[in-house]
Amino acid sequence: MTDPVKVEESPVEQTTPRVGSRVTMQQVAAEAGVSVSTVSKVMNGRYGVSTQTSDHVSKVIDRLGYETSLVARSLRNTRTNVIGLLVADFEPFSTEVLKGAADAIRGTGYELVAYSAGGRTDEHVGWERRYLSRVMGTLVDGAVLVTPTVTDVQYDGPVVAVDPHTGRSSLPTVAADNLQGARMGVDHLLALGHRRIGMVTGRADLVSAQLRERGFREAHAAAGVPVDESLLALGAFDPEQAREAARTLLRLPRPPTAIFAANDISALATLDVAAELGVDVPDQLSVVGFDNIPESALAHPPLTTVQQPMRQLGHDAIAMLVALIAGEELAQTHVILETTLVRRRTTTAPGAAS
Amino acid sequence: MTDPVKVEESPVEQTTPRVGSRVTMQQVAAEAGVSVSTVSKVMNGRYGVSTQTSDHVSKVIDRLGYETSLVARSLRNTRTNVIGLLVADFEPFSTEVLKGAADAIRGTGYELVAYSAGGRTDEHVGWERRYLSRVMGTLVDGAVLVTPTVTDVQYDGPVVAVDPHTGRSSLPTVAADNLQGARMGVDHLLALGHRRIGMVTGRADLVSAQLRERGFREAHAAAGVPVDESLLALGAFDPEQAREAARTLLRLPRPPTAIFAANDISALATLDVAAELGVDVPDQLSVVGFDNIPESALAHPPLTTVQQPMRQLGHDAIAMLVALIAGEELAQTHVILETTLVRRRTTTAPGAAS
DNA sequence: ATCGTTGTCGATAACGTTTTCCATCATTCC
DNA sequence: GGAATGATGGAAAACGTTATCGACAACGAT
Repeated sequence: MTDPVKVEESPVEQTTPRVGSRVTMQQVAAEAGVSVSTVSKVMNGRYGVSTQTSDHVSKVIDRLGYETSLVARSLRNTRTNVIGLLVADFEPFSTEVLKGAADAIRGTGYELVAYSAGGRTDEHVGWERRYLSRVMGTLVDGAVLVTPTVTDVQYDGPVVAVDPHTGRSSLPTVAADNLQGARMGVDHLLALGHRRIGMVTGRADLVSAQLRERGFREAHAAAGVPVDESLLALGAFDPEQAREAARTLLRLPRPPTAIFAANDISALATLDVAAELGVDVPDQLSVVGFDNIPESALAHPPLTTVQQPMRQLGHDAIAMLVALIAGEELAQTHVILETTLVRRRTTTAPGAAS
Repeated sequence: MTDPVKVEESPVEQTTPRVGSRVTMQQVAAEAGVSVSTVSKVMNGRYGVSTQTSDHVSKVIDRLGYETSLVARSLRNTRTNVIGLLVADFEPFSTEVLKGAADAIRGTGYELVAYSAGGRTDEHVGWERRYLSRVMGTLVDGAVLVTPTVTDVQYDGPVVAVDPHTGRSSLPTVAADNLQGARMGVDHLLALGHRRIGMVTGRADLVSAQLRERGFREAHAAAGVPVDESLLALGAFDPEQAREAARTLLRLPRPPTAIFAANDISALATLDVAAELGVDVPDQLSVVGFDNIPESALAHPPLTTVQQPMRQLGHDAIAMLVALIAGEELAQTHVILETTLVRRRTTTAPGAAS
């Protein structure tokens, strides 16, 4: 029943280089009159095959349009030469990181594939972990996590987390200096002369948001300016809630002369609300954001913001991951990248209108 | 040397649910005291195993943290339950399509992974084809192509192209109605009273760009307004070249009173140039774009543009692909989606300034 | 003439699943 | 009480590749 030379049964007569239905190595071997071993050697340029047969086999490979089955190869070797990048959703931040990663992947010999949680990150906690278990060692050699809520993922494979908003992550991480960045943004406002500065805060459960608020406070402390707690409103990194927060602040009897938003998204929402309430930016209100997403440069007026090197984050994450996969020891397991202040048109000295 | 029961050699004593280094089905079987067949049946809920042993095996599976090897599974079955989406680069358009696809994938039982060409699309033509050969039937069950330059890809597997700018594609496609959309945009300008309308055209080799130009001409013809050929300038969908084109048009002795850009990117560039030259928009110049990328709403002033249902494109592409994989016959192989005009602040009647 | 040596090539065992088929055993019916 | 029946578990082949190792020829050196 099982014919050892069943390849002969259906001789590959067709010379059409069909691209669809897969042509296997056996067929190439049969067609070329050699063994599969030889074909494999030719495919991988291994030593031990004469240039003559090599050429011949190569020709057959081309003619049949043979492509090696990555699945079978991965099953045999444990490596796949693929790196996975997991994003919770394709928002501006993760998209930029993705671009940086896509850029860094070149010349590493790896391919990059992006998986999206599609926003179902709320449904199931520990979702990143299950994802890792599923794909690691089977579909990818390593993974980059760009999910904001990496609660407490532990994994002993090659995994790098980008901007792990929670601090006590045991994973190697690369993040921007949220504390320093926030200080810089608020310092800028203080230097301009603002003394009543409001803040639209981020998601309370994310460490990045906590750090930005801490930077806000530290800047005040360093300048000897007291923080008015009534000037802090929860924006939660959510556009709608950020609008609400901004509205609350601007409708105060004594509204702040400047607002520091934990997020560009929130800053943009604040700009919207200001326009809606007839508050002129920057003359009656200065606004500073955080992230410098592409949209911010196009806002009206263009947003002054603390720039996070998003592409660089992706770039460094890949670099770390590649080293990790190679078994190298990481010089630094927690990389913190500098932030910079991008001054555009939403900030000026208070009372500039008069 | 090859011990048939080598599983016994290293009994799985560790009860730590290690998540890293892969635990195989054999180990589970050995630990549970059953055969691999049984474990497989339990994993897949197949009939033929008592609830008692099933429970027992399930417990062991949980304890060891076993996850099935997708590679091995894919090798055995020919399906992978993964759909690949290939983008040339992560620009706004493809990112939006990606979001739509990610949305549509839910509940289909498939997972979505995105591959990026990383901009090296220029280096090698026929790149999409090689990609397809590599991944189809091995890593993914089907693919969505979101590359603008699908020259003449032929492939007989389940593949759907989104916005295949070249017409004679033999692949099933889903695209927006570029012709109708362009007509709508230009009609809008004509209805406002504009008679000298310029156009920043797109990449000459892309059918989508050609269609938009044709829409431009047809709208003129329908309104009985002659087209002034000197008012067409090549923008090529490139920011820099679009700026140049806009500059050329606006520096004409008799500049146009309105410009239709083949692209939001080009329209945004036009806005920039107008500001640079001190031309007021919309009072001295009306501008209409095409696509309605997220940035357009934030432009200054907010851009009037022809909206392409980008998310819907991704959504429909996935729907078609899933049907295709299921072996169903497609009701329509070339789906054309409606476009709509989004009126914002960059258009008004000519001479409104006076 | 014999013995290594080198250069080619092929047989074969994995990799970790799924699936088909068969063996075993308890049950039930005549 | 024996045989048909059904339920349950296991053995083994297969998926397509790669790596190891042995076979075999041709050849030069002793």
